[in-house]
Amino acid sequence: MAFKYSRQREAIKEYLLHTKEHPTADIVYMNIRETYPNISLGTVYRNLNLLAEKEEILRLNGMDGSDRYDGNTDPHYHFLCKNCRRVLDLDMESIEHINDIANKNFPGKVEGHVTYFYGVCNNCE
Amino acid sequence: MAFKYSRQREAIKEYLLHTKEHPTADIVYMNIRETYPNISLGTVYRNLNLLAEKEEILRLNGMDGSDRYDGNTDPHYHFLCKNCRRVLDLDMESIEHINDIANKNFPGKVEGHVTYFYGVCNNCE
DNA sequence: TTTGATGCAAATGTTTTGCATGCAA
DNA sequence: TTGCATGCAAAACATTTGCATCAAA
Repeated sequence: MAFKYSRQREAIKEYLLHTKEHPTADIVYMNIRETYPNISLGTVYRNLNLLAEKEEILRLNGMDGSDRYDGNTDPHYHFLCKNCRRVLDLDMESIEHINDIANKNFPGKVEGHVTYFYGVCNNCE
Repeated sequence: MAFKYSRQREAIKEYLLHTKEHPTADIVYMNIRETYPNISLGTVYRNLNLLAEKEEILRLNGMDGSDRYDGNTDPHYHFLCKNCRRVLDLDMESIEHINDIANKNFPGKVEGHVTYFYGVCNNCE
């Protein structure tokens, strides 16, 4: 299945590349609607799924009620402020070694992990 | 708000203490219904929320579509098999030090982390 | 032309909630 | 008795999907 260009998908990717807000699908929708007032939420979801599948964006799930999206696909970790619920990027050294720790006594094969940190951001403390 | 005893809540807690399956609310519902055929899904959800709030059980979220629950409240990590979608307990040494790593260059305060591992369980490989 | 993409609305899956009734304290 | 807990059904959310139409290639 080859992809066809679409202005809507391009706008979504562009928006995600230029924000640090880790927006939800709904927030992406509201923002893109300012440029394309007729875009539908379904289209936003379909494109977010396509882009995440192609690994052109990241999907962050389990942090809050809705999934969030990140245009920065470099491996990095996230922080959730338990007060303002904002998601921030963390600048930290790799913790890939925790996979090895998890593997030690495990009969199957650990391939990776999903991690986010939480606490209070500097705006809220 | 003091809690009143209820057979339903007791049965839910009992069930979670004696299974290693990390069931979803719906699976808890189906199991409890064998003893209390009239219990409603709403009651299951309300009690899972109460028990999780009182920290008598753990809620695991973001691993899959629905939240899962664990009667074992000792701190431990979980593994999600990407093939059979089962959740297993991991017997591994502490990785609490990753909070310190995350804190190093961070302007706010990192208080904890949420982590699960994934890969292929021994039944599936 | 052909086929993927869109907009719209309806459907889905999960979880919460309003309300009258039931039951523990 | 008082008021939390329950069962039931409806509502609330987040996300997906069917379908007719639109637009890239």
